[in-house]
Amino acid sequence: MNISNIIAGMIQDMLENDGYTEIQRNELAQKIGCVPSQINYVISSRFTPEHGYIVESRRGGGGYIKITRASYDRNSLKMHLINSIGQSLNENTCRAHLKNLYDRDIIDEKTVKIFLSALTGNGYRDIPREYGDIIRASIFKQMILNVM
Amino acid sequence: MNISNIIAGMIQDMLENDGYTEIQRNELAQKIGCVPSQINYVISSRFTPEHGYIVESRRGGGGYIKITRASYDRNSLKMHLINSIGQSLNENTCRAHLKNLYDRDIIDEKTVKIFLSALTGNGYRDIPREYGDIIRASIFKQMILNVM
DNA sequence: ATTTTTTTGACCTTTTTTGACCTTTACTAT
DNA sequence: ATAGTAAAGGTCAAAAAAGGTCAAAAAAAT
Repeated sequence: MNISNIIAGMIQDMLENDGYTEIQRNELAQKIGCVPSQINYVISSRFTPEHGYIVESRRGGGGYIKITRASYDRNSLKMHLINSIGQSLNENTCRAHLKNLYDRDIIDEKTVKIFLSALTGNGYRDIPREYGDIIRASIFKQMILNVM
Repeated sequence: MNISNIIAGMIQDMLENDGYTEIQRNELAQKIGCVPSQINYVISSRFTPEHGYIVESRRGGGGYIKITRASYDRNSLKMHLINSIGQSLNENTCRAHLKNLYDRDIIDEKTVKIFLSALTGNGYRDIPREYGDIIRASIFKQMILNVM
């Protein structure tokens, strides 16, 4: 088994959970014991758009390589998300959902802000928690359909 | 996560309320644990006019750095509207406000839809009216700032 | 034997971090 | 008023931290 395949396998594993992962090129290369540029080779030979992946990166301190399994139709994604939310949604879970959508480049920063405007904030603290969570779930689902 | 992003995040948070904030460079740097000039770096790489911000500063004792999210006169309009809304907002009044904004070409149809997603709907009927009205007022005000 | 794929390494570009030195403003003591 | 000092913030360039490119060498496949 060549090293490239092993690397590819590792990346696949990282993508397992939600089709998204962020790696540190040098760190990964070190862990595997290969030169950093081999990571690039693996990515450009096996994680191309033609293979169904989106890759973004940044240099400099705190740099990264982000790999996303291109999510096909937005619609099924929406439905999936809506179905995963019940009658009630607390603030943390809500934020986690948004972070995930943002990390996966499904929604942009401005949209996150719009969502947060409606789903968090002081108003929620002025009424009993359980009522806030019910409203939040309802609004979130509605907004996924109309805003996302 | 690199420090610059953390600093940028903190500044964003400070701008949250009314698109304006004043910071003490050295104090902030100290709190974060970075050299003061890194604050300048963050500002000049992420809070430029192109990004929609205005930055002013003053040296010497009692100096400061003032960051403002640029916005025209739309701003006073927003403030006016926000001030006209109290702690509680019922669905009809809310709809009236939106119709007004739409009629005056201040927001477009898509934006109305976004607002309505968050401000009306079944969720509100599942909890006591007065709580719903409190949440609605809070969300509406927040969204005027962030969405409109 | 040839062609394709993988491996390696030298060198490049971008972004962030740090620090030394500079300028402006306020305050204080003459 | 004036000079001196302390308190801010500003600049700029070097160093560090990532990731990118490209071509040569090696290995594998045909």
